[in-house]
Amino acid sequence: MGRGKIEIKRIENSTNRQVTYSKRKNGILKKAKEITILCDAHVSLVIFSSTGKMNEYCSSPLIKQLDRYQKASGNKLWDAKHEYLSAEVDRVKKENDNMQIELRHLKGEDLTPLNPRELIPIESALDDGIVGVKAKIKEHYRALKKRTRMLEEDNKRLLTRLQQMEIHGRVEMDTMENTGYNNNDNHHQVPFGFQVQPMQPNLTTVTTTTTTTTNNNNK
Amino acid sequence: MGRGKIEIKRIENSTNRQVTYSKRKNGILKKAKEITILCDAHVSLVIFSSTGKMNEYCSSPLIKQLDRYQKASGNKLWDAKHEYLSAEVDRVKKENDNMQIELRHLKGEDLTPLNPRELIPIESALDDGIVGVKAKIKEHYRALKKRTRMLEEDNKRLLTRLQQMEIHGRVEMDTMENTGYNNNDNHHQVPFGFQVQPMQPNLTTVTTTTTTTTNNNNK
DNA sequence: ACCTATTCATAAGT
DNA sequence: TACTTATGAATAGGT
Repeated sequence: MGRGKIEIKRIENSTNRQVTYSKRKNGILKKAKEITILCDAHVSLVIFSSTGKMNEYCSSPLIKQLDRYQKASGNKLWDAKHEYLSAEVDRVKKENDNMQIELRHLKGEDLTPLNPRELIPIESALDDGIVGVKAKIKEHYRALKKRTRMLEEDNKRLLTRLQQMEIHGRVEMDTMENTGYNNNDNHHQVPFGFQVQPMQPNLTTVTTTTTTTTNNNNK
Repeated sequence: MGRGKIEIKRIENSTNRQVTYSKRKNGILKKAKEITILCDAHVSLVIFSSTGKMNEYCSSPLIKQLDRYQKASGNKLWDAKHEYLSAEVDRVKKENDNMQIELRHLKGEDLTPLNPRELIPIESALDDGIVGVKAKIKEHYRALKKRTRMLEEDNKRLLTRLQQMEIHGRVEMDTMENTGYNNNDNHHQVPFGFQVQPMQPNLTTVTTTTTTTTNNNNK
């Protein structure tokens, strides 16, 4: 129904799927409401979109309906729920344990029971890992270095401008009252001096990092 | 839709109501199935006729759906016992996720969002890990090498003893009937030859493994 | 159950 | 997202 027949299979276009979902969801909800009125049936309907958004229609409280469901179907939702959760806990815990072990191995712990056949893939994983991490660190370092260079140039430019301004300022100051700027060393008492200072700690940090990295590389 | 419009209100004629129920119920079930396929949604639908007959459609196990329902709606359908289990599942799943992330990082994946402050400890962990793993591999290698040396010496000793025995054997055989041993090359037709032979494949295996290890070491 | 006239839902386009 | 409309689907009422 619509400007053409569609095949009942997953709609690949995600926008389209979303629109269709919205329309059909409304359609179903409407029908559900209608049947409860027309035929005085009881309906409980819960729909989740693929994005996890929920819509529901319950002609009467859901728990009541589930109670009826249990009686009608013979399914014991209560126990089943319990079992499902227990199984879920076990499953996830087991996953947890496996990851725990893998993590330990990657960190060089608990290696004694492993034979060489098992150690090799761990070594490879570590090698890959360290390649990735070192590359990323270098990337960061280069970015910082570049930024530092740019800032240094900026600072140099600012300083020159300030010096020029100071010269003009002196000239003006000569005709004005003394404003407190009474020195010859114009480098260290520049108003914008704080723009130069903060770079130093950053630079030292970077240098330290680099040293560590290179040491490890040659290990 | 039909031979005339109907008002949405309870159908008084019971036969009619029954028929309409049956038709519309099928319609809704069909639509529910379609929307799950078309839009990959999740639907749970339970319908009771006025006579108490139940029909249901669940795109996935009802329990699972109800679980999602609870989380999405905030309604508490079950008692504390189950809440505890739910919490447990969530807790362990969260732990799982964290480990998953850590593992990925150690394997050099998903590093982009990390800043250097976060990368450094990962690098250290990897360095520690690789130290441990390489040490363990070397240990295995040394053990194997030692064992190989010992076996080689054993073999040498065995061979010498066998040669001596062959000489004695010849002497005895000279006085006996010909038993089929009629050659000069006493190395390759020794009765206990199988004790010497099996060592070869083991030794080659060892060598191969070792080569791989050393290659990795120098990466 | 089946058959249609009819209404309804909705796919595609705007 | 909402509106429009041509078209296919659902179904009311009859057999």
